[in-house]
Amino acid sequence: MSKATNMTINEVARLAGVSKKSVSRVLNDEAGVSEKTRAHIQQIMASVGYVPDRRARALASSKSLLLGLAYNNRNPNFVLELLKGAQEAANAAGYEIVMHTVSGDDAADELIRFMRRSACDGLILTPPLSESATLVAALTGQDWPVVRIAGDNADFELPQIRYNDRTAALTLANQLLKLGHESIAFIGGPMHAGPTMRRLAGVKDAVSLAGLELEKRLVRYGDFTFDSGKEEGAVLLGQGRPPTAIICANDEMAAGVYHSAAELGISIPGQLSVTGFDDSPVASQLWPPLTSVRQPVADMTGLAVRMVIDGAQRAGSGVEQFDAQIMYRASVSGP
Amino acid sequence: MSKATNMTINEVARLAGVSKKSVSRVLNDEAGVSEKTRAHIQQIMASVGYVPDRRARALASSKSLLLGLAYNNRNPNFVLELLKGAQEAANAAGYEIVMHTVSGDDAADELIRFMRRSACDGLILTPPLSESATLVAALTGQDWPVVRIAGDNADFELPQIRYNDRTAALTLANQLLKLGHESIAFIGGPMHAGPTMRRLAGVKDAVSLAGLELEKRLVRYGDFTFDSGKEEGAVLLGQGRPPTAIICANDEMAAGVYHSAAELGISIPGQLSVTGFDDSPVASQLWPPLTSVRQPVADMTGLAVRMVIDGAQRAGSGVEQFDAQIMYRASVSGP
DNA sequence: AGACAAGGAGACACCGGTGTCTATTCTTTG
DNA sequence: CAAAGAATAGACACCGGTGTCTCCTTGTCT
Repeated sequence: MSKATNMTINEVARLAGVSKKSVSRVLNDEAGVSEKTRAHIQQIMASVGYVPDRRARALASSKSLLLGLAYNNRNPNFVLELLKGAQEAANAAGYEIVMHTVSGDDAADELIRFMRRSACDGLILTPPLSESATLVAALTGQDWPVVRIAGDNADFELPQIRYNDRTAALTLANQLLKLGHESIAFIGGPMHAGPTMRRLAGVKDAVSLAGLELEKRLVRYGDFTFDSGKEEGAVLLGQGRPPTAIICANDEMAAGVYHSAAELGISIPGQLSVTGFDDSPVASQLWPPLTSVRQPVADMTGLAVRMVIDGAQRAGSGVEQFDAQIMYRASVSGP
Repeated sequence: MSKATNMTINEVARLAGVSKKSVSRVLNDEAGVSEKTRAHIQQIMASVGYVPDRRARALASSKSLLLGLAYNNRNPNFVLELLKGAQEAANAAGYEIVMHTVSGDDAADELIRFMRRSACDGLILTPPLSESATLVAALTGQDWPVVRIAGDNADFELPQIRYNDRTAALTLANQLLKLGHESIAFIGGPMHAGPTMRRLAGVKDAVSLAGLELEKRLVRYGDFTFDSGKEEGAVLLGQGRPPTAIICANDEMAAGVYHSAAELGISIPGQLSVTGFDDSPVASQLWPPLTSVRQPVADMTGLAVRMVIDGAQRAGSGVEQFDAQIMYRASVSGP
C-alpha cells in the first residue's frame, strides 16, 4: 500500500534537529549517541517511514549487503532447501541472497567474476561445488569470506559446515544387517565422487563390523539419475544371487530401482529392501514409501550465512558438524 | 585465479590520458567519444582488467542492476526453471537475480518492503502470486517495473507473460476423446484457484465440443499434493461407474492417482488413462511414464527479465503469449 | 578565408550515505 | 571551584561512479 517515500538522511536529520552523522549512528547501532537523542531520532525515522538507501550505504561502507549462493546441484528440492535456509538467515540480518548457478567448466573463474560483478560481501559454496579441491583452492585467499557446505573432512582452509553422510550410511546399513540382510548392494553416483565414496565407505564399515564382506559385484555406479538407477538396479537384480537390499546414494536412483524391480516382478519390501538419500518428496511418493537419509539442509545454510556475515574467514577456523536423520519407511523389511 | 585488482575509473582515465567522464562514456556505450579514443580506452581497460564498481554505479545512476524474482510456488522444479531462465537473461544484460520467497500473509506489504530494502530495479511476479488480484493491484503504480508471469487473461495494467493452460487442457482432453474415452474425470487444485479453473474450463470445452457432458461427480478438487491426488483418485475410482481417464492439474496429484489405482488393482493405461501438468521429473519416473503438459518456463522468465529491464511499464502494454507442449507418454491409451 | 555548426572531451557538482577528526558539553575529581 | 577526562554531537572529506554544462576541435559552406 504505502508508496515509496524517498526520504534522505539529510531530511531526517533536519527534522530531528541533529546532524546526519547522528542519524547514521542510530542506523548502525553505533555508540556515541545519548539514549534520549537516539530515541528521538528513531521516533522521527519511524514516523516518516525512512528507509536508508542501500546503494549509498553500499558505496560508503563498501558493503553491499548481498551474499552469493553458488550451486550446481541437480536436485531441485535440495537447492530450494538451501535457498530457504539462506534467505531466512540473510533477511534477518538485513542481507539479500543472490543465486548463481555454475554452469561452465571453469567454476573458479566463473565464480570470481560473479563475485566481482555482483559485489557480494561473501559466498556460500554448496555441494558438489564445495567438494572440488581445485575450486576451493582457487577461492582461498580471495578478499571475501567463503563458507563451504560439504560432507568431506578435507582439511581446507575455508570454514566448513559438514554433514556426515558416512555415518548415516553406516547406521542405515547396520539397520539392514540387524533385520537379517546378508546380501546388501550399493548403487553410488559417479565413481570417485565424494558423496559416493563416503556413503560407500559407511556401508563398508557396517558390513565389516558385522564380520561380513561387501561383494564387488554388488557395488555399482550410476550418475544420480533415475535412468541410471533403473539400469544398475536391473544389473543387480538380474544376477544369479541377487541382493536382498539395495542402498542407493540418492532417491532418484532408488526410484529407478523400483522400476526395475517392478519389471522383474520383484516385490518391495517383500523380496527386496531399498533405501535412498536426500529424503526428497519422491521418497514419500514412491510405493511403498522409501526409507531415506535426511540432512538438515536449511539449518546448514542458515548457519553458513551467519558465518559469512560474521566474516568467518579466520583460517581453518570452523568445522560445524550437522547430523543426519534417517527417515524409516515401508521400503525396508527383513529378508 | 586472477585476484581482484581494485582499479578505479580515475586510474584508468589517467592511464589512458583522458577524463574519467570519457571512460564512463565508453563503459555505458554512450555517444560522444570518437572511435579512436573509444578503442584506446577499451584497450586500457582490458589490459588492466578494470571492472567498474557496481556500488558506485548504482548510487550515481540510481540503478542497482538487481532484479527481484518473487515466488511462492511449491513445485521446486518449476521454481528452479524460473530461476534458470531469469538468471541467464539477467546475466547477459549485466544484472543479477535476487530471489525472494513470499511466505507471510500480506504478500503486497512483504514485497514492497523487499523491493525497498533490496533496491532492485524491477520485479518479476510468478504464479500463483501473479494471479492474486489484490497483490497485483497493490503493485500497480509503484515506481519500479513489474512483469507478471501468469496464465489468466485478466486485464490488469501490469505487463504479462501469459501461458495458455486452458487451451492445453482442451487439446489434452480432445486427445483422450479421440481415443474413445467417454468418461473423463478431472482432479484440480483448490477450487476457484486460477489454474484449476482454467484447466477445468479447457476440459469442459473439449467435452462439450464432443457433444458430451462433464459429470459433476467426476470433478474433484485436491490441493496439488501427492496425498490429495491419492485421496481424490480413490474417491473417483471407488465409484460405481469409475472414469476411464483422469486429467490431473499437476503431476504430483497424478502420482497420487497412480497409488490409488495400484491399491485397487487398476492397471494404467490398460484400464485407466492418467495425465498431469508441469512435466516435472516425476512424470518421466512414474511407471508407466506420465503424459503431461509442459510450459516453456525458462523462456518465459527470460522474456520477463528483458521486459523488466526495458522498463516495460507502459500500462497494459504487453501480453506475450507462450504456448504449451503436451508430452505424450505411455500413461494414455484407448479405453 | 571567415563564420558557423556539430561533435568530441573535460570540469565539476552530485548521488546518499559512512569514516575521521574536532568541538562542545557534561561529569568527575583534586 | 577549576581542571581534566569522558561522552556526545557536528563538520567535512570521501566512496567511485554518472549527469550537466561548457569549452575546444574540426569540418563545411559561402
